[in-house]
Amino acid sequence: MVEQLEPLVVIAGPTGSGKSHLALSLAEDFVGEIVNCDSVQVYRHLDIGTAKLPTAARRGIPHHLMDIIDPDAIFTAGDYARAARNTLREISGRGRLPIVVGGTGFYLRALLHGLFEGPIRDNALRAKLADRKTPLHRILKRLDPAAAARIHANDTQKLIRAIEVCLVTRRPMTSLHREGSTPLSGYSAVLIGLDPPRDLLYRRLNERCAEMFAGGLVNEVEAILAMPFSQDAKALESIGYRQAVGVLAGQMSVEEAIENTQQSTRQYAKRQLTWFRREAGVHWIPGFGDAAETYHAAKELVQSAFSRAR
RNA sequence: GGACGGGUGGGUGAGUGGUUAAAGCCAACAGACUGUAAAUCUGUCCCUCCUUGCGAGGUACGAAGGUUCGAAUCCUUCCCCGUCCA
Repeated sequence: MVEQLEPLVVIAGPTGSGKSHLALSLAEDFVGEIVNCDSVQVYRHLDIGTAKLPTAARRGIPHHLMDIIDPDAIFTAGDYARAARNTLREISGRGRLPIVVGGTGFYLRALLHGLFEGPIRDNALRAKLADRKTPLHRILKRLDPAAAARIHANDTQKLIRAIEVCLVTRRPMTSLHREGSTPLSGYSAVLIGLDPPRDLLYRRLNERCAEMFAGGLVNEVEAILAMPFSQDAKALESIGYRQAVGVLAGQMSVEEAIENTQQSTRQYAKRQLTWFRREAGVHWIPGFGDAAETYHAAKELVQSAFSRAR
């Protein structure tokens, strides 16, 4: 007896590829609800710089996991996966089609494939590690040689996590990895990847960044800084936001901020592409999400997946 | 017209006779990624060829000559740029 699988649509792709637009159209066609999978759109008050779809433009389609935490909160891939899985169940429970939309590959992987059973962050331990004189890579080599072989000596962030896992669990992280993770179950997912021509994408990103600043990004940041949140809010280190902070601090002109944001955004889009290209089972569509051909191709994919699942 | 300073690979900028096809940084391109992921990190980066090697050859430091076994580095002339004096 084969278990009945719930349908699930995932739209991935680089920033600015038109994921939100496509998601909206598909949600209307298939009675869907949208689940955000973007690590910055989860933050409240960060609207302009994240290109968050304004409520008025959502055409009445419910959007989940957007605006769920304050700018100074830490939200990890694990947090995301848990929240998203709950949301998915809820949507499916009401007979609607969940459509996961996002550019954060790591979050998507955590949702779909799960993470290993590791400990959560231990900030005190991390602070202690940062003070150690011994090179982190050497420490990890002693605790977990296999992990040390995989993580580059310069990759401090990943070295710290690996050491943290070893110290907290008193086991090498590699052996925990071997025990596997819990993938999302009960769903049959169609993965759609948006891959518009690079030059057109970059052009669109450049325009969008300039529009963000013209549209009040600096004011948005100023307002956030005036709120009772920690001034070193992690969310404000995101692309566009850190530049806006720089403008307010008098460290750069608006022109420089725009240019810098455009460049960072392009590089980010490139990294997203690298991540998603590696993801298995993605149906790539070589255009923007708001193009008619893309929409038709995507609709067809979803339709055929439906008939298979039912 | 005169006096200095300077012209280096896509950008910036080291390099002042020989392991220099030329540091570093940036950009670009490619890649990695198991709880900070819009983060963090890695590789490639003049051209051609192959037996893909700390391989072979060809070009290259404004231009043209020259000195030298050997020059981005020294000399000469020319061109261009900057600052100052007329």
